[in-house]
Amino acid sequence: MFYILRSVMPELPEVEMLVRHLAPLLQNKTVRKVRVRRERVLAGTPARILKKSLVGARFTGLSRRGKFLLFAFRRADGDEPRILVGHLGMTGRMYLAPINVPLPKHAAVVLGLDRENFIFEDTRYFGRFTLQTETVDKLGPEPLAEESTPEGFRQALRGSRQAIKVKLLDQTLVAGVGNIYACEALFLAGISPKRQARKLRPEQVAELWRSIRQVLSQAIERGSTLPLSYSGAGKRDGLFYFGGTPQAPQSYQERFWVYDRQDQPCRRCQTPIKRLVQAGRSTFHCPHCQRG
DNA sequence: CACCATGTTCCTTG
DNA sequence: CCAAGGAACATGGT
Repeated sequence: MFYILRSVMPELPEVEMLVRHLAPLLQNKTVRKVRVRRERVLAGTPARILKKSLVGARFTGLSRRGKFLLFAFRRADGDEPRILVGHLGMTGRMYLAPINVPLPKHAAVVLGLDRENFIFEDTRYFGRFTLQTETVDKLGPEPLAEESTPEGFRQALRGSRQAIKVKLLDQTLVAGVGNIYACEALFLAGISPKRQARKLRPEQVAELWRSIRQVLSQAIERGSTLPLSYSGAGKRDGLFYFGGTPQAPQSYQERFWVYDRQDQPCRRCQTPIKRLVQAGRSTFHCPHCQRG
């Protein structure tokens, strides 16, 4: 079996899907060999330290925090579990492949397991594979955690005159929201992306929080119910690919309310969707539905 | 050649 | 110290 899990849009839902897929495949497997082909993704961890830590270690769990993957491993029974932090950046992928499959051009780190390779490939090398955990410690609340509330979120918005869309991308405010789902959540909440954060009324903050949770959990739900058994169906549809036969996925354009839909009619009111640039990134919104 | 791209981090400026 | 803006990172698609 040849597993490739691919996502072209690694935000929280895509990372969650990846974690669910990889967790059982890695569980209890032992690292025999570590190859580092791009030291940059180690983000400060020297390659020799990574090797010393991982060779002979066994994976004991995989979880997610925001867009980060947390690989738990231990070197011997009774050891404290240690954490390896992964991040897909913009173009990263992680998957298992048989040992005899040639490594991809942009393989950044390869872990040799007993009968397969764990491969982290990343064309742009913006991703991470590191023992450093500082950035994870700084993350804001998990939006989908049951106990999470918008209190800290509201607190952080108060006093900021930055646009709310830009604030949503701040991972210390809420973890895991990226450009796409920030646009989508603002549409659902009926809030203009240009609105200053501190100008949001309390009920708008509450609505935005609900929208964030809805957008993220629906994306996970949709991903979970897709037949994850196709490959090569399209290059930019943002879906997940495993080895197998292409099937008909929901088309890329039908997935979003506003993202990447410039000049197309709003699905609610037919007003053309507008694109603008905030903090150097594209924002898509409906000027009619998002006036709040 | 131009422009665009899902993310994070660093540097400057105020 | 903080907030905010911009560039940088590296590569590929259109």
